[in-house]
Amino acid sequence: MSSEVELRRGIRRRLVELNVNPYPHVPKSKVIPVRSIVRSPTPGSYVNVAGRVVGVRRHGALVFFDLVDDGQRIQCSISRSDVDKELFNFFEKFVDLGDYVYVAGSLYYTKKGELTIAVSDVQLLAKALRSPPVKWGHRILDPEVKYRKRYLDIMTNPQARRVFEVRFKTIEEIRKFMWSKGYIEVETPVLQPIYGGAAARPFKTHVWALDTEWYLRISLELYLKRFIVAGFNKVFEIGKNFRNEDIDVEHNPEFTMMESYEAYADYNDVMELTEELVSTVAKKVLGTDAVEYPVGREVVKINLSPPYRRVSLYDAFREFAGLDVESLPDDKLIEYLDKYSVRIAGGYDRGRAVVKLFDRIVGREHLVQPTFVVDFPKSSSPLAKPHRSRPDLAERFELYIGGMELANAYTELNDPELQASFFREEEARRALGDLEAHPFDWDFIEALEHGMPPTGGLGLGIDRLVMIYTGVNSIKEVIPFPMIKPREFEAKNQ
RNA sequence: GGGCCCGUAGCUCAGCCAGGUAGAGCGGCGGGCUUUUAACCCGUAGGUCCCGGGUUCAAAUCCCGGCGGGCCCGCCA
Repeated sequence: MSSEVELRRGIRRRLVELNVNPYPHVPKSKVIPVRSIVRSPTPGSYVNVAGRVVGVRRHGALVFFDLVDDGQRIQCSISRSDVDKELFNFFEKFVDLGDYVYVAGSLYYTKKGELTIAVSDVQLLAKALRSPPVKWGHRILDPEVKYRKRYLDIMTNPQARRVFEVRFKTIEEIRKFMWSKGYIEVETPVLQPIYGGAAARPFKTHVWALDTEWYLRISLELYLKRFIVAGFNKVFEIGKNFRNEDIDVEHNPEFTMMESYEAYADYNDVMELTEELVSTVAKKVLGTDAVEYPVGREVVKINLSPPYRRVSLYDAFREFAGLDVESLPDDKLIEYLDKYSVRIAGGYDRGRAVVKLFDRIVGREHLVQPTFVVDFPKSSSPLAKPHRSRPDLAERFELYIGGMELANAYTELNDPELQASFFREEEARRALGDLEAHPFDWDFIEALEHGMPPTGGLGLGIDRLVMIYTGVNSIKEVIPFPMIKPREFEAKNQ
């Protein structure tokens, strides 16, 4: 079978025979970024650049081709009358779509007015044995190829590239924002003997050196609180969490969170921090905090400027569903659970029932503009401090934007005795089959026993924030290499 | 866990309903062309029709099973 790969291997072989290295260590002269040329072009000047060949238009003795360098495209032309014949023939015979090349030449504008390099020298920098799957600027339509070989998506599609530029700029700007607020960025273990800080099933692994089962963290929370116990007043961490659960448009088993903890603060302070962060970072990254996001079939304008609406969970039920859940007796609540076929692992619990019904009954269409839903039932929040004026509630909020939950935060529980009793309740639920119940963490209790100051904490989903910023509605679009079932390597074209 | 849809050339897809020589455009390769930019013109090669089994004289097409992907629902406090 004569494939593209075989053909190009033949070209590579011939180059080696001609003593031309198809993979030199560096370009023959120092190159400058194409972006810097495009930013301030000076026609007539001589430039050295490098890039991937993404388009070739041959006109016999004149060839136009496009280079892309670090995401920036520039057109080049090479003319038989302007360069020596051998160089022109070399380009014709040995340079293909996808190759990296060095070119030197002078800048000019074509008849159509496009900035172009009139090439006087060419060097092959890396022979590509496979050409790009689609023309540059076009989308890879097969989602499987797009996610499995994301480098091809980013290589060929500037819009995909932009999503990741926004993603990593967002992370950078979150860091700067938190630093500017006096937070210290810390690191905590990814591998943990006891997982915690959220309700989720963990990934398990075996540590041979200690011959013990360990877990990949499901949140950053419990170790960051240990930093507060240690005497750091303001800490944050940006890192991967791992939850062994299903994959869909809003969930990937491996995802990125920013968590922060601040001593002497409560959830009201954290709300102010959160809305300022979401807005400030948007302005830094996008130049605006007014964004558009697809909700259902419509694209909705979303204003990320503070202040965000605060609405209590019970008021949200009243306002959006006309339902006074608060005064609903348990038997009525159970009827609703049946009606919406909601199951509660580990047995009926009023608080959990309310929270589950919230997702089902209130609906996301009411939570498109940034909204803090505040004051959750105590029993659904085993790491939050009980409400200062409502014993049945916890001081907890979730931030919704575009119908998605972006953040979860508490006035943190710092009473070790109460925390221990919450853990015992969780253990009881686990015994009744709740696989996501919080495990009892004695070491964490002991840390709290040494005294943790009043603290406000935040967990912010970075992937979902980037979704809002970029207007995409699948988490796979903002995770460079989303989890996808592995495939046996096909010895294709080998 | 349940449902729907998809898998044919490197890419995008037609052919399947109603079984009968596997197609188009782009890309590749060869030729032509000095201002194109999804260049154009002429020619040409390229296939495990996702895999396995069944029905049939005959299967890309019909049936069963599997693999991979997407979407929806459930789950994800």
